Amino acid sequence: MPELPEVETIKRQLSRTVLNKTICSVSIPDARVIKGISSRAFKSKVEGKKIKDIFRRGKVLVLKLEKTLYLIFHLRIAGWMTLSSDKERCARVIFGLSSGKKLCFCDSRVLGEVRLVSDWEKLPIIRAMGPEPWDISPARFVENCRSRSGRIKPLLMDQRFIAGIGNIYAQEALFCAGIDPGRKACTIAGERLEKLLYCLKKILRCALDKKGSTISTYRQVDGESGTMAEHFRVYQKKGRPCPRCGRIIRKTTIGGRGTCFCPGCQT
DNA sequence: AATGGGACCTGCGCGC
DNA sequence: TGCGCGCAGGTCCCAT
Repeated sequence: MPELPEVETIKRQLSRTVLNKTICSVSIPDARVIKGISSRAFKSKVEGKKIKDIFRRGKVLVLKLEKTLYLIFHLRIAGWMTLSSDKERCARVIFGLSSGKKLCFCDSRVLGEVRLVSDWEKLPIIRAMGPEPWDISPARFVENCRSRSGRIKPLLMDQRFIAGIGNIYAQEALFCAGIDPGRKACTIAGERLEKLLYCLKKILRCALDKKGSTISTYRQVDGESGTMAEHFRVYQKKGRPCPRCGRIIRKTTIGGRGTCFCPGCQT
């Protein structure tokens, strides 16, 4: 999915456009994405409610409605959100707003989720979530890595460890920090781990500035692509020369996920 | 505790 | 042009 920068981009753009709008109608072209409640009950509880707040936690997007109801969106691998006057391609849930626009939850692979809850903080995925990257101190990050014998890349992607990082930004951050993605976390020197956290935040900020990475399906709320993919240095760069040392970028599998890295300068 | 595999889904690019 | 295969931004569950 959409990792932290993509979800944050959506959050910011929706904050400017749908806050205090009323959801007048709900249509559900594909009920498979609605979890934990029937689509009929979902529709009847959501219709007529005003959108009071919008926030993000990790890769989860939350719309707070009136009467302490929360709409929870998880875009997983291939989801995106748009606001337009038409029904969007791959729209699975469509919210008709008082502004006349349609807010569409789109998902080409139908792996995403939409929930309606009265207490978003009690959701298991939220309860188990680690700190946002901005909320962890370098010392704490180093400390937390020291007790982990697993590899650093799956650890970065573990939402319980740190929230919001996925397969793209984990690879880019490890490249930036010059760390081999297959290294055991506890074997990496503290100084290098501090650099990793610094790189991670730098890349997330950059991705946010570029409005996210459009690889295939992700779009900004207005349908435009995010441009961060133009700035990738290792992700999807297999066979190309490393921009830092010139060695050929390799691709391997770590934790079941494709992983690009430079065998020359990532140690 | 960590790792590997599969499941959930659809769609794209590639080789033949 | 058509088909089969591998692969894809995430997460959960199970076995070892």
